[in-house]
Amino acid sequence: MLKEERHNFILEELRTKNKVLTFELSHIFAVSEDTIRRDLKELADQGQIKKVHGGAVSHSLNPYNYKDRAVYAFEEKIQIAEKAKYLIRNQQVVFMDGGTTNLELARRLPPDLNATIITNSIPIAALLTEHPNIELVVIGGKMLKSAQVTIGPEVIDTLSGIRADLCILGTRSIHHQIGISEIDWDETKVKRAMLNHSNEIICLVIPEKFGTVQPYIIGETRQISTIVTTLDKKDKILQPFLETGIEIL
Amino acid sequence: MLKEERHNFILEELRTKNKVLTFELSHIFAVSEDTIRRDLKELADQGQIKKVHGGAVSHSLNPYNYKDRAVYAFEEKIQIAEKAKYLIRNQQVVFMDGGTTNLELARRLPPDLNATIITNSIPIAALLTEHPNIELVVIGGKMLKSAQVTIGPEVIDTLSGIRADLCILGTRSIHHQIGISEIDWDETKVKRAMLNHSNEIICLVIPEKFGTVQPYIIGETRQISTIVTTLDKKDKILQPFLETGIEIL
DNA sequence: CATATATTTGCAAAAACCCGCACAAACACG
DNA sequence: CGTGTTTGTGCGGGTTTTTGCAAATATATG
Repeated sequence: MLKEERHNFILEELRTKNKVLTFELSHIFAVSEDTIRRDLKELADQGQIKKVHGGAVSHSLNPYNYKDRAVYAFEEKIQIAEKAKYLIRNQQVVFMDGGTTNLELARRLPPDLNATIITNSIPIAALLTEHPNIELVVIGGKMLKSAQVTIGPEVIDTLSGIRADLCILGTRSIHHQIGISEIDWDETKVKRAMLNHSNEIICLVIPEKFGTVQPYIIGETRQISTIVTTLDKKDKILQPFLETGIEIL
Repeated sequence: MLKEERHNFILEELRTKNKVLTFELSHIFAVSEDTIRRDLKELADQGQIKKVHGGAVSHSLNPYNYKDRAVYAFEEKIQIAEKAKYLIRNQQVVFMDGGTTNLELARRLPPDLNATIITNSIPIAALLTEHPNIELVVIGGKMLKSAQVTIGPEVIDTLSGIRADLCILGTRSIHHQIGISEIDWDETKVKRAMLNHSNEIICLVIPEKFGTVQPYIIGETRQISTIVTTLDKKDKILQPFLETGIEIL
């Protein structure tokens, strides 16, 4: 019995039944409960499942997500969000821009997290009104309806008056020499402002975004503190970033 | 039976029914009431529910169910919104504050309407991103999560730099001598600012709000241009307003 | 204010968990 | 092929979590 087989079975079981029990699985596979626990731990570390006392549950059982829209690379974005959610600490002030990855992150922020989130994304703002402890600040301005974020000089102005601890960027394109880039000029200016008024930059990046470039540059690679992705840390795509001193998660 | 399952079930139950009983839950899950109490305590400590003697209720301050909550006096609000939607003309700049009546109005704005809507309500902003022709401006600031609107000095500041043609107020209380009043101090200040930077004031009022008063005064009756309600124009409640020269719709 | 009903608290037992270790199979490489 | 390394697994023992019970306390309600 390969570990991989068990993992697949567990994931399949969770998709259909929404929960698995450690002792049940150990019986099914005829292995010790410790082995199952290690399986569950591994899957949980990858953000694929949620490990609980006695077994594991699927994330979709989580009451937070009702309507899972068809989102491009949805599974990967969930995994990234699951990893990234532990990067925010209590009392921190955090910029979050728009994008579906950031939306997933917002959906998954631990209920006991006591931070201030500053965002120009309307969907994120709407979602976080349901969070019990987050202090929420919306940055006003003209709406870019296609992206559901506010843009324009007022946004830049507002941002320039704030110094945040973290900036979490849903990253459209990243290239280790050229940096982070964007396709919309107004959004670029906003993201630049966020980046420049924040102590740490965290980029959430799905694998296919690495090495791609868009017309407008938001910032250089060396400004980034952490990249969260689904790739293995040893993947050669990531080596240039590691060499620059960026933490990969 | 995983603890997690119980928690999720409880949250789900609260979302739909708004209350749960300790005794009932212990019976459903076949565990002791103590266990249920510990579950409720845990969820309450996370701020997800409100624990009360005998069970728990959904946290009214943190409405998980704002979206799918049965809206109070829904039918009347729809009627009012239907009437009000013709009051906005092309090229006008319009303030809209929060509230379910205004949300219904936003939902019903004619697709060919070419106006600028300025709002501090996140649900309204989210809804109007779907509108093909509306220019949308969101007023940023700290979120009042219970009402899903932004509040605070930044909002007032921003408003003071704008002169709108219309201001559409979802009105909580109106009294022909005392004026329009509100229950939340921060919201009051925002609504005052909207009112004072607008040429025309339109109040959307469901019948039971007439003659009621809240602690904080937003503005005087004579500032109002138009009241939209479901009452007949000849209703004697409306006479004092008609005499002040207010148009009733 | 009395009584039934809930709740809190401390406790103990069972279940689940974590950690380190040992061992075997698979693998890498000279 | 031999040998050192990695990986997966099970086991023992100490720790933590969960749960039910009982006694003491608190709360609702007529």
